This record gives sequence, C-alpha cells and structure tokens, in this order.
Amino acid sequence: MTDAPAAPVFRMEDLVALCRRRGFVFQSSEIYGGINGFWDYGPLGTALKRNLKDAWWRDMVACPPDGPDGRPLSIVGLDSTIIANPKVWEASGHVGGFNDPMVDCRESKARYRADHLMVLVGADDDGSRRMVGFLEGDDAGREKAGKSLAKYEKREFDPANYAIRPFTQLAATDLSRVLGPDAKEPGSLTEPRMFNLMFESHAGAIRDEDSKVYLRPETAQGIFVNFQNVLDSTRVRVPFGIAQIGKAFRNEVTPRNFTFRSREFEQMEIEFFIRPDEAETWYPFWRDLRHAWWRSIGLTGENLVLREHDRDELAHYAKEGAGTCDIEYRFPFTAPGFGELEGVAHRSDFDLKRHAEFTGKGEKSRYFDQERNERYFPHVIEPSAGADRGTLAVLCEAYTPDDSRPSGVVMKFHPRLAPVKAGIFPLVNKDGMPEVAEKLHRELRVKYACEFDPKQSIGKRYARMDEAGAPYCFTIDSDTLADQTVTVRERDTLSQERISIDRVATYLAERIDG
RNA sequence: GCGGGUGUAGCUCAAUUGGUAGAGCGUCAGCCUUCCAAGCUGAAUGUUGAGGGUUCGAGUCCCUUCACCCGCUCCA
Repeated sequence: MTDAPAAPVFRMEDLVALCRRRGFVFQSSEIYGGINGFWDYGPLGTALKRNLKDAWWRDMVACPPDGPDGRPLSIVGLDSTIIANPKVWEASGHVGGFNDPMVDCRESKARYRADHLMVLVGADDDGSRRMVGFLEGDDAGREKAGKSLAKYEKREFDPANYAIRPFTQLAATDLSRVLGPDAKEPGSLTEPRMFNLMFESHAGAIRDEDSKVYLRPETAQGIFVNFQNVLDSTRVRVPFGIAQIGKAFRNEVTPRNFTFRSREFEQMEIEFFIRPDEAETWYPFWRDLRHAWWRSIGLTGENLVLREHDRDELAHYAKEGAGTCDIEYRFPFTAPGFGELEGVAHRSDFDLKRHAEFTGKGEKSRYFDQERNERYFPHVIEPSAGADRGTLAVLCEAYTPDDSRPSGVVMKFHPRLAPVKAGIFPLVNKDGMPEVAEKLHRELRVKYACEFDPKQSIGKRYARMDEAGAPYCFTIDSDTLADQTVTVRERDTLSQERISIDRVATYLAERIDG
C-alpha cells in the first residue's frame, strides 16, 4: 500500500450533487428537512442498485461458478422477515452486544465503553477520596493512574494500598471524585449511557415489554434459523449455501459519509455451510471469488483492496477459524484509507450451535452427513456484502470529471450495471427520423433500459447520457433512411461508427451480456 | 454524543448600516438545428432548512431546532 496511487480526484460533494441532480440518490423525507442516516434512491439510482443486486444474484445463486472441488456451487435463495422472534437476537448475541453502556468525558471529549473502564482508589476508601480511571488491560494507563493518585495524595505509590473497582459499580454520587483517563480535573465523566444499536418496535396493539420486537441488524440470522427448513424442503447437502438480499437496520451513533453508514441499509449475504474440517479450503475460495466479483462489475482500479483481519479485531463468532477479511474500497471520504464493502468470515459453527442451544434442541439438531456417516454442526463461510456500499463504490468509481466534455463529467459505469444502456436519438426532430428512432426504441426496450430523446440539440442529449452513464447512444440521421445504418456513439471514447440498424440489438448484447 | 463550518429557485451564486428576494445555467413549451449542453422567443420555479423572538419592517440581529460537511468518538 506504500506506493498506492492518489485518491479519486474529485470532491465527494460534487458526486452528491450529481446524484441529486440526476436522480441517483435523494435525502430521505427531504421536504421535511431530511432525517439523519436515511437515503432514498431516485430513478437512476434504483436501476443502478437493482442491476448490482441482480448481477450478484445471477452470479452467486442462479449461475455460480465451480467450487474448489470442480463441481458447480450449490446455492439456494431465501427471503426471511425483517422482524422475527426476539429470541433470535438473544441467541445471536445481539441483544447483549448491542447494549454497551458508554461513558463520555466532558473535558477531554473522549468516549469509553463503561465495562472497559476501571478506577483506582484507596483500599481504605471512606467515600471521599479521589479515584482515577483507566482502561482495563491498559498497563501504562494503570501505572499513570497510580502515579497521578499518589501525587495528588502526596505519598509514595504502593499498590497494596489501592483497590481496583469497575466503573460500572460506582454509585452516581461517586462520579464527582473520579478523574477521567484523559482528564485533568475530576468529575468530568458522565453516567454510563446505553447506546441501543438495534431498532425496537412493538408487534401487536399493546406496547409492553412482551410485545417488543427488533428490526434485524443483519440478514444472516434469518438464514441460520431456517437452516433446517431448507434442508428438509430442498435437496441440498453440505457443502451448500443459502443466499439472501434484504434490508437491515442499525442505529448507528454517527451516520456519516453519504450512504456509506446508513441506519437502514441492504445486505447481500451468503451463509455457505461446509464440513468443519474443510474451512481451510473454502475460506480462501470465497475470499478470492468475492474479490474477483467486485472487479468483474467494474471496480477494476487500485481503489479496491483485499485486507485480511488481524486476529485481535475478529468478531466474537470468528475468534478461532480460517480467517476473516474485508474487501475494501478507497472512497473520497476515506482516502487515503479504505471503507468496507464486504466481509468474508469463517463464522465456525457459532450460530447453528447457539440456536441449537437456545431452542433446546441441542445435539439432536446436528447435521447428518450421509457420505461420511457422521453428525456435526456445519461450519460457515459468510460473504456479507453491502448493496448500498457497493452501489456507492460503483458511483465513485464511475465518476469521471472531464473538462473537455460539455457535461464536465461522465459516469463510466460498467455496461452491465449502467442504469440506462443506450440513448436513442433522431439527429433532428423531423424528416421521418423520430419515427425510425421511436420504432428502434420500442424494440430495444423489451430487453434493455433505453431512453428515446428527440428534443433539443444532439450535444445536449449526449451530455445528459454522459451524466446518466449510458454506455452507448444510437443516432438516426438522413443516411439511416437511405441505407438503414445508424451512428453508434461510445461513451468512454467518444468514438462514432456506423452499423446496420438491425444489428443494434446484437451490438448491445455482445457488450452488455458478455 | 462533543467541537468547528455551512444552509437563498433543480444547480452555482447575488441581494448596501435591517428597507419590494434577483441573475446565470439547467428544466419545460414553440421555432430553428445534419453529430457533442449552439441560436431565437416565451414559461414555470422560493413559506430564504424549520420554529420562535427583537423591530414599523428580518435572507440579514438573537434563541431553539433540523440537515449536511470537516475533525473527534463509535462501528458488536
């Protein structure tokens, strides 16, 4: 990464402005002032995102490549609900994990997880002595706290004279005598406050604790809880995958960076179930396949990277395993750093085991492998991609300022993802040309998203198609009427060539369908 | 959640010490137009982000709030 090229040479606000101007992305409920962390897709953005999801579904579910064993992957689809029995989230660990109390320091503006915060206090504390905070596991911080306390009390520091207590066990009245880890005066720490990262609602008319439900924070659990249903209803056997595209919700503390960190977002997830001893084969397979897929839909530049996680940043379900990696993109707002598009994780058998435990089915729910004549909880390789983040990366990759063009900018989408595949124009809006163009449009629109536009000058129409990212334009002129040929204008090169009008559909098929 | 900045037509921006909210571009309609936002004529468009206050009078001053941007923080 040392000689990585410079970040994209455009300002994010220019892309945001284009997205709004051309109808890719709008702020949610904008006429009421918007709402933080929520975004709507306009006509072009909807088409773009749909094309991305369709490409994923086709390449991963309908027509996946061969696996490492040389046989086609077996992957089936699922569409589970956003709201489920709340026990799902107790089993998955989200109810606990999403409720971390946080402590803010008014003086240093730092924020700490309350359960990571400890205080050093005199062992013979009588309720009036100063306490000094430090972070659990931070030996240097703890030493510093000791020195600070000894200096304050003007005596030698002897660990035997001090006790360590969790911050969470302090009474509210004690806070005024606690010195924060990064503070100079005591009393700057707030009481622990809950940051509930799962959205809550209520199912049914009565709004009480029993009716409380959660909007799912990931689509994955819908797959795990349907694992047995899919096995029983579908002729699949390990190794196989279950795929799902759907909305998920996280009450992010700080939504930021356009659609990158939204509170409502869409995931494209596969849980691929494997034999426990084959993770070392399947994990690198999926990692490389997913990396290659993002490249195949147009993220071909240096801004796409694959990054293996360090051991200490792994999630609770992946501590032991074949590995976890992020597929990351260098967005203008992360540059020179990167932002995550997709995580590929070996989740081990964590989730299936947890649901076996929480449903009380236990070992009985183990999978029976007929070929091996043995029972086990399958392990899982999870490629989990963000549809909105992917769409945003595609928008960033496509955005190409070009002062030599009238539009000033061109969106160079991969033809497969382009929301409009072609513009179809009569060179002038008379002499029979619009009729021919409209007929061509009617034929092409059956298979490809095309725009017929007879108005204004040809230059304006090309410029508009540049901003919409249409890879091709077909123009009918007076020669068309004589020899049945049209001009193809290519978006990226601005080249023009003439082809027969009855070859237009084939021309598009060769370039869009591969 | 903290600090800083921004907010006027779809976009870019004007609007004197507080004194009738405007222009260009784009959009739309018509004319014209034989290949890259050409030209002519005309049209639509705003509770100046929202709410409150001061004032005879607020885009302008004050308060509150919302959204976006930058920096922290957070991201199981």
